[in-house]
Amino acid sequence: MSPKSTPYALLGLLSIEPMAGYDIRRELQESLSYFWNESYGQIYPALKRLSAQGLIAPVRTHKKGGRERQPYTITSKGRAALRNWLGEPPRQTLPSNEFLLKIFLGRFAPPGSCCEHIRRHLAQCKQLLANYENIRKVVHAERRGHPDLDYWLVLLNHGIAMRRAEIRWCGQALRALCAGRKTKKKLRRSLRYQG
Amino acid sequence: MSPKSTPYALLGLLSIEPMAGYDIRRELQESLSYFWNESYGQIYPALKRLSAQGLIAPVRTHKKGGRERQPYTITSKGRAALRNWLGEPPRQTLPSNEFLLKIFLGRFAPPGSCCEHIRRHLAQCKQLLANYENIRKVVHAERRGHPDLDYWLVLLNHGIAMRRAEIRWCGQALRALCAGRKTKKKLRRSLRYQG
DNA sequence: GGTCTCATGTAAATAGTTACATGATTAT
DNA sequence: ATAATCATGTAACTATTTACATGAGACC
Repeated sequence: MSPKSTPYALLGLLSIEPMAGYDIRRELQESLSYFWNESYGQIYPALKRLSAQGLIAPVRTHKKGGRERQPYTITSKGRAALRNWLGEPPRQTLPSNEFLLKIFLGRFAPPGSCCEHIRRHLAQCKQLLANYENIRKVVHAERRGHPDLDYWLVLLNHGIAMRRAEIRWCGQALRALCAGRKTKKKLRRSLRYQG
Repeated sequence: MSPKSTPYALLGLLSIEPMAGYDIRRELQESLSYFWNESYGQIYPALKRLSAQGLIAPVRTHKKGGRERQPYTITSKGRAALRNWLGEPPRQTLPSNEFLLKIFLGRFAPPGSCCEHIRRHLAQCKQLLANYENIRKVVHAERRGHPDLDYWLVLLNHGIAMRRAEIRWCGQALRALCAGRKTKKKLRRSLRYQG
């Protein structure tokens, strides 16, 4: 990721609503980690830099009871920069998928471990899928009329589609690589959650 | 990726067959980039380190006509280390997907650019899918009986399943976000005259 | 002879995580 | 009072890419 995208991700979040570094971290971890992540070590310095460049500005807070926190809001200069960046074709990420690497090298692994990895992966995918579907329900109900709603739903559908495809693939993979562990019937039963 | 996986990826490749750094790079770029990548800047130093640790060993080459290159082969110590690593549950990658980020922030983008991104993505996915299906055919034909064949096919199926799911999703996304497609199409057609 | 690609390698820059420091607020 | 969590921040480390250096064979 050479021309770095971290600052633009922050600009984007702040253009949805003013937030402090801590909020940004939480938002990323809890809601957006499907497609984006930043750690504190990147967020706080980036906020400082963006502020120095005039792309975001600290917001005066009037709360006295609450804990200290410094929310920032995007400036019009920041909006212009973000807009410009959003118009450029996204650079594609070169993946490093340790799970797939371990499948690829399955022949050299301890017997059975490859299958365990796939089963664990299947369980995780199911978990994620349930999660996404739940979020979609909530977003539909609570964010009705939000100007970003359509984009969010499209994104959720991406996650859902990917997880479903992966769940189906796990079934195939288990049948292809892990015969003898379970009968076909049992396997199908364990996969019934998602055809 | 804290407990780094680069050296294990190299051990894995070298356990399939002895290779030099240059070969590794090509192999990764041309065949394995779907799930793994390394640059020269990582490969060569890692080979040195692995060699110093006795996990791989340089291979004497008998060619005198060819260019210099230094292939390495995995040692039994290396095989043990690899095997051990393969048995551990893979750490999951936290993705940074610039494409999805730009969709997420679609509301703030210049009009139409979000749709362009999706269309470009769709084209790329189709291209990749065709690619994978072709490779699968070739592998089936030329690697019949190879001990790794089943693993490779399962992996190819993963790529194929993901690309298909994404292609379908692109269609949904275009319908949800990009009305007025015909105008764009006409526009493009009218632009074709110049090129 | 000149240029192109092969092949190894490294320095410098960039990205990103982890672990900790600090001090305040809240909860028990 | 003690512990837990909130919130900001940074130093040190790890990971990774980029761009270049080097020399050799191949190509014409």
